[in-house]
Amino acid sequence: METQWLDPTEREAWLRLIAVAELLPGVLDHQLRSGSGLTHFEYLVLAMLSESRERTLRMTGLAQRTNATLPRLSHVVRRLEDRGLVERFPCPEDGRATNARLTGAGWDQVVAAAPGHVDTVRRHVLDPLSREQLAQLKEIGDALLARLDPDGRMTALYDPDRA
Amino acid sequence: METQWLDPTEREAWLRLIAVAELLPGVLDHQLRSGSGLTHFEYLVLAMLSESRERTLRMTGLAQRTNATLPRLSHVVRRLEDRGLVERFPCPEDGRATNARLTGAGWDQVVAAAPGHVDTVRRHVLDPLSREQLAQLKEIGDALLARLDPDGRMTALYDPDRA
DNA sequence: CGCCAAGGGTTGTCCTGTCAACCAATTGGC
DNA sequence: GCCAATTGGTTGACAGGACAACCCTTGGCG
Repeated sequence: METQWLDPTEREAWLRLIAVAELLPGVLDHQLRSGSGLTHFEYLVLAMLSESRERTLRMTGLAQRTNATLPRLSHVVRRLEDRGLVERFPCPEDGRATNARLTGAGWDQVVAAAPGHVDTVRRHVLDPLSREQLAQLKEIGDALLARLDPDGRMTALYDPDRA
Repeated sequence: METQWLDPTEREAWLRLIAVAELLPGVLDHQLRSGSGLTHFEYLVLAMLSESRERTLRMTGLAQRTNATLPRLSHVVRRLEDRGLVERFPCPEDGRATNARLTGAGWDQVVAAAPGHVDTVRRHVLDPLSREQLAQLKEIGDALLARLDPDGRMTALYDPDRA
């Protein structure tokens, strides 16, 4: 099969997307680390817990929402537990499962970190876009996620209503 | 200053963007690693060299194009050099600087890896979007990059004409 | 019952990235 | 000319993520 190379329009869109994907995590990470001593990933974990009922989630569910492998999540949660931001306890309904729950200190940490984080998001992502572009970005995101996440593992993150 | 929280439109756009930024690198990395034994970052490095004249670039320039810190690039180039894909030699015009040049084997490797990579990009990113959305994505990317990369360090990657 | 396959997590090892310290060459002021 | 400050790059120690191996529970099914 002959490879179908990229035409100019495709190339322009594509290269910008990689550049954004390459730069964005670094920007978020830096702000959160210097502002709150949290990784962007750690913040995601805490934020997902904070929005769940009982502030509790099974490890597996948490891993899906944050696009983490189970080993990765296990390590991160252990560190968060050492810092007193999260606690783990066996799931009553299923002896195999482990639940992670946000502690009071964890909640406080999220609340403290949120304003600075939102502010960064505004300045770097939301402000430069028009309302129309925001809507376009949503549509584009949905189209891409249908391919990047065919099983809808991260649906709970970006489209809670559908989850 | 009161924090300005996100309205629904902003939130929808934002959450999809993080989800994409979180998923995309993994997808690209997997395909390249299994298909060619290269990291996405390593591929970027080789690709940038392959498009430069003499297939040569100063370490600093290469670091900018790939959004890498100098230490990171230095480590990666050393490994690529060990594998015979790249060679380093002191820059004649500036005794401080080091040039990295793609070897014949490195070129072959890029050529061999490209079709599979392009194919992945098509399937996961380009195909699901309409021509109109590709154009919108370009505009959105430009707006974001103006903030994420104010100094235009990565311009050479996503907009070679302007560099 | 008794097994065995599948599901849910944790642990350990290796590899890669970051940060700080360091060295070498260049530039600029005086 | 010479010394300080800057630029360009490398190295080493440490932290975080991927992968594979492992353990324990649950749920079918004979």
